[in-house]
Amino acid sequence: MPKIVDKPKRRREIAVAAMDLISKKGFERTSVREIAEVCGIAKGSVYDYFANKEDILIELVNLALETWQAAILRLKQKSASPAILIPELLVETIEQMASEIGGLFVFFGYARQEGSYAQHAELFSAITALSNETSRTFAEWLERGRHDGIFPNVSDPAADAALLISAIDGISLRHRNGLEPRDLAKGLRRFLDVFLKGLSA
Amino acid sequence: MPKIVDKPKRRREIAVAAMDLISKKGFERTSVREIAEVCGIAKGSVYDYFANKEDILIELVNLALETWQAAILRLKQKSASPAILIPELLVETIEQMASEIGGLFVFFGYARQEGSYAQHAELFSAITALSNETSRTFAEWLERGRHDGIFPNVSDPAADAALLISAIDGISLRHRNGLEPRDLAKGLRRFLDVFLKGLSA
Amino acid sequence: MPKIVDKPKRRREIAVAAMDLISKKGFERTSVREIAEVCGIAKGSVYDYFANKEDILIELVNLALETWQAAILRLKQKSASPAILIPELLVETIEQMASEIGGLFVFFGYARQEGSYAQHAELFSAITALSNETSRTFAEWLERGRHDGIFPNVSDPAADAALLISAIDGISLRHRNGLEPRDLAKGLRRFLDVFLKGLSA
Amino acid sequence: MPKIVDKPKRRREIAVAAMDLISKKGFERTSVREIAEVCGIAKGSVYDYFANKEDILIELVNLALETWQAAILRLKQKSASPAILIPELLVETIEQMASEIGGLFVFFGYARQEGSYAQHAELFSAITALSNETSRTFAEWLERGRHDGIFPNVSDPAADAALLISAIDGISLRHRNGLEPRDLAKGLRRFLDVFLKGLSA
DNA sequence: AATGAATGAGGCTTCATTCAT
DNA sequence: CATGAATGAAGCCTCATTCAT
Repeated sequence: MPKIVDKPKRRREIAVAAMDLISKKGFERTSVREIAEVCGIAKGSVYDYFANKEDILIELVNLALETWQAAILRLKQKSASPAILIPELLVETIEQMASEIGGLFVFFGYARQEGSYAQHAELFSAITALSNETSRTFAEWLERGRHDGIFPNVSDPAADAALLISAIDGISLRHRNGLEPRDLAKGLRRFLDVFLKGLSA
Repeated sequence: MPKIVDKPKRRREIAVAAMDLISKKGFERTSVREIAEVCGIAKGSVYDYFANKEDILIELVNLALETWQAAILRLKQKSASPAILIPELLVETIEQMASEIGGLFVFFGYARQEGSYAQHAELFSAITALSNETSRTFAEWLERGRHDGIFPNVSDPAADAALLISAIDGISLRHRNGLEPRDLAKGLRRFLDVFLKGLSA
Repeated sequence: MPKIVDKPKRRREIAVAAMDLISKKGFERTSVREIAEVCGIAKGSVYDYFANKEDILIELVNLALETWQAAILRLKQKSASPAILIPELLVETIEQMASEIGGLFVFFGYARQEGSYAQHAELFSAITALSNETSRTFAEWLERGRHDGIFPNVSDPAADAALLISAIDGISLRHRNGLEPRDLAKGLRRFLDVFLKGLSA
Repeated sequence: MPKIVDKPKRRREIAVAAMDLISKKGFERTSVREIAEVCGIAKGSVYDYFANKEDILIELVNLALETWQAAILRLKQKSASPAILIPELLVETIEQMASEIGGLFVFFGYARQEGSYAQHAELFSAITALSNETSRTFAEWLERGRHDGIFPNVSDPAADAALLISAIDGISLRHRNGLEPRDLAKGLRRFLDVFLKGLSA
């Protein structure tokens, strides 16, 4: 009997090892040879776990998708006030994700580039669906906050939710790129604090 | 008599034509042939204006740099109150830039990737310098606003400025990617409104 | 202006150069590097003329197709008696083809292998169509010969035509493989002589 | 107690199982994995019976060689008149072989391709020897037929024998390729009928 | 003996870059 | 100056073969 290998586990290991390279250098600039090298395996062995190079990216997007999906679910189940929910839980979630799956937004960003995932319509819609789900969740929180009198200034919950997400995206991305904020959790907490209360009040 | 060609001008024209492709498909996925094609010139002619493919990217970063530098300068010269300055002028500036140079942040993003610009330390520092200059400008405005009693909630002007920039980045990027906000100016204005006043007040 | 090259001509030149290798060693055993080598060009240059390796084979099949089509046409236009027509013209035609396009049957043979031309249904049907056309032409001659009392022994013209073609195929193939008959024309003539005499007695 | 395996027998079983794939798809297009699959064994186990992939081909050529050798021997022992011998016995023999060892001529064909059997000179000569033996046998029959006054039209027995073999080859090959004749025995019988009548008249 | 994970040579293909015209 | 044919390095991928289990 040959060496016993947990294929799905190994697959994920390779993907995670590739994640670092890809999020640092970009997908195209990262060669399969390099990925194999950091994994300590032979070039050809990568193809025992992935049909092709792009398949590695798919795995990463799926990983990001799952993680984020789980996070959203967890957040939705909490029944706390949005004023608490958003800063406390959200920050924690995002911070954890940042360390876990690294370039989440990098990989999602790929999905939006022309020529990517030509044959992965279902993945593309999965990303879009989750993106929408996220927006909707945020919008609900804002809506609830307005109803409870906590966020009287909310005008269009959906639009404000989109802005909130975009801003968080931008802050996380910049953090990932080695710029400020150095401490992501602190930065996000401060940002949400301001966004919810305002600089002027 | 040879046709007289304004080298720097033509150089810029090619770069601008390439910008759209690159910001949509990514640098690696865009071939020199394609760039030449949209410019209506021959593949080989690109090399009359650029030493190599990466040089096109350099030109684009420089263009972004210049444009942004000019915008910052223009904004700094205004002596209006930050409460006005930030929303009014900033939004206008960003919107104009978005239409002019498209993927500004995309190109800056490249500069941060490992393996890029190995030989372009000076460009890298230019970007860093401008980034810092931008942060400082924003920080000054926030500082001034705090001093004037307009932004009493500002605690660490530099940190808050970084958050502001990152958020604007994220919103612009998402707009560029075809997601919300559909109307960038409106979105930015609303965002700044909230950021400065808060959702709760 | 760059070197002026007659693309279609060069394409055919490469294909013809490849023909020799392919008919001797087989398609798979012949590498693009080798083909380029015998053409005295760089490996990559092959792809200026062919979309991919299989495309070379397509060109060869097309060449064979055209040559054979023209030959059939030429033969059909003659109104001589089949007893003359078949040996005289056919032998001449086949011999000429053998020297011109070498491994005609080798390439047609490929078309019948599973996994070949997956995306070339139209080529496959072209070959089938021409094959049928050839059979029909032979059958007509045999039919006419029977009607004229020259070939009284013909029973099923279509079936006999198929046998005739298959036999010629086999003789040509064997000649091409360096076995007997050494002199193809002489061999074919002798074969037809015997076969037709059998049909006439 | 280890499972006792009849190595030579198993070897042949694998080769026979591979034969179908190889004669349909070609040797190069058939992977060792596929061969193992149709045999219901593991890829690595193939190498317990064959030194390498080409060795499988060798086995098949040997099998074809043996079968044909035996057939020739059997035919030679019959003392019937060639006019009977050739159609009756030959057809039966060939038909049986066609069902037994499938692509006989395909495998012999490989042996003639450059680059094959570089290290198998003895195999090559075995094929050549058998080929010659076959020709000689046919030639003898024709010769005897001429001597007996049955085939007065035979001029050069060796040459005519070569044509006969080539033609049979072509007809069998075409049948194997799924083209006419659908009924090989019937086709061959008809062919020989015509060809011999031509030789006799 | 049997297995299938691992290896790596080698094939096909792309494309940035050069250069003869 | 402009062109595009030609080049060749380098990338992705396949698959015959090996070998630890």
